[in-house]
Order: sequence, then structure tokens, then C-alpha cells
Amino acid sequence: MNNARFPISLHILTLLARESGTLLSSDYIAGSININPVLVRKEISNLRNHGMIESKEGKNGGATLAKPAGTILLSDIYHAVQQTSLLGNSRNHPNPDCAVGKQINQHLDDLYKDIEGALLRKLEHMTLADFANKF
Amino acid sequence: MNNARFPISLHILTLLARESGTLLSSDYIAGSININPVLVRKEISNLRNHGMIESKEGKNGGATLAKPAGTILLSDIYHAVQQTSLLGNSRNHPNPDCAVGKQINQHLDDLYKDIEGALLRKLEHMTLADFANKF
DNA sequence: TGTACTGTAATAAATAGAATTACAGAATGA
DNA sequence: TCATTCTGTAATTCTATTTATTACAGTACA
Repeated sequence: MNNARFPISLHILTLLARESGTLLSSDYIAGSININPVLVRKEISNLRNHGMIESKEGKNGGATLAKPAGTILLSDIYHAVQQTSLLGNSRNHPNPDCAVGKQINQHLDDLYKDIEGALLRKLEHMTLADFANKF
Repeated sequence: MNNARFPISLHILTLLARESGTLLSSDYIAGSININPVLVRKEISNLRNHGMIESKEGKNGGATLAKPAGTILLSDIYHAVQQTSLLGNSRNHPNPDCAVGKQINQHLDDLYKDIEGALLRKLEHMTLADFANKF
């Protein structure tokens, strides 16, 4: 997870949590994060698919939270953006003729799952409201 | 951490743990991982700087563990290769004129530290020997 | 003294990430 | 109704990061 999707999504949701009830445009949000509005709309699309955001097209459109900030867990956000393995194993094709190479991906997966579990237990105890209230 | 440094280092150390006492060449190790030998030598160089590996130059040279596999913690490996933030925040420069943008990096840092702590407590309880014995 | 290694720098190639451009479609309201 | 202001999404370009490759000096051995 070397890309900025987690912090971008959290940033978007924090803005929405603080302007609860009003619709924020992707341009406005992009201005706060300082990234391209198209990226914001992509993340919004993803968060909408995960039930955290509602959005409205057309003039005066924008995005808003789909449910109370207190009911959105940081682990929900993690799950929504998570794609690659936590400790990195992109593109690894060990030698299947080697006793270690043959099995290492399986053992790495087990290890990552274990570690991710610990991380998730942390994130499950923090809500978007907790985070947004720090500001 | 989107690169493969953690799994590569763990793979190297696992091979060494299983061939404890003998010197393995970077070519041999690279063959098991299926990557370029120069990358292996770079990781070995890093692990050596962190006291986990010893290496010998010249003919019949190679690498070997610098201490018993039971005394090398997975958290040691994590520290040796860790460079970027766990949940990604590369290159983020939020708008300082926005109340949220201005403070978010600080709050993200706090959150990451908290999460990383949970992860490290997991890794501190696993040794290289534990991992290598799975094969 | 030739051979087989490590160590490291420099460069090139491949991949991934982010920005940009483009445009169709939706909602608003003048 | 129709210009305006948004979203949604695809396609492309640009840039940064990661990995592979090339090159070669230095070391140890036999």
C-alpha cells in the first residue's frame, strides 16, 4: 500500500463529516487535498460502492456521508481501499524447484493475514467521528 | 511499502537459516527468489549493516547468518527494510489554507504510529527460526 | 595467476501512480 | 428550453518508483 488512497479517502470523509448535511463538490475537495478532481471522483465512486458516501449529479451536486460518522469505522475505509499486501509482495514468482521458493508465498500470505488481523483490530476501534473530531 | 524488500529479505534469511553454517552465493539465492543477483547483494548489504548477516568476498564466498535464527525477530527485518509509511502517504501536500488540510498530516502520523505499534508487537513475537521451520 | 565470488555505481527498462484531457449525462434554475 | 454546473468514466500522458542489467574494481582461494 504505497499509494495515497487510504489518506485520500480519509481526507474526503473527514471533510464530509465536518460539513455534514451539505454537498461538497469534487473540485472543492480536490482543493483541500491538493490533487486532481478526477482522482477525488474516483475515490468517491469507490466509497459510494462501499456504502459510505452518497452523491448527487448535476448542478449543485456533490457528495455527502451516507450514514453518521460515528458508524463508519476506519477499518471500513481500509477495506474499501486495500488492494495490495501490507508488507509488499508485488510480482514475486519464486523458483518452484526450490523447497523454500515453492512454499514461501503460502507462508507469507499466512503471516500477512496474521499481521493484518492485528492492524484491523486497531482500526475497528476508531470511527470517522473520532478522527474528524480531532480537528 | 509497495516494493518487495520485506519478502525478499525474509526469503534470503530463510534460505540462510536452513543452510546454517554454509555460505550461500548471491547467484544461488537469486535463483530461488527469481530476481537479479545484484538486488540480492544489495539486500544482503543492508541486512549486514543491521547485524543479521555476515558475508565473505572472493572465491567460495557468500553469505551466512550472523547469529542464531532464534534470535532474529521479524520486527528486526521490518525495521531493516522499512522506509515508507504503512498505509501510504507519499507525496501529499494538502492545502494549508484549509482547516482540515492544514492539520491532517499530523493526525495521519499519529494514527500510523498507533497502527504500526500493533503491527510491531505481532512481529516481535515471531523469530526467523519460527518462520524457517515451517518449511 | 586464473577463477569465482562480493560490493557498488551507473544506466536502462518496466511498472505503477497520478494528472490531464475529453466528453456524455444529470440536475438546476433563469 | 437551454445554458450552466456538476458527476461519472474512459483514455491518454506524464512522472516517480522499482527492478533489471551492465560494468568493473577488489578479494579470496586453489
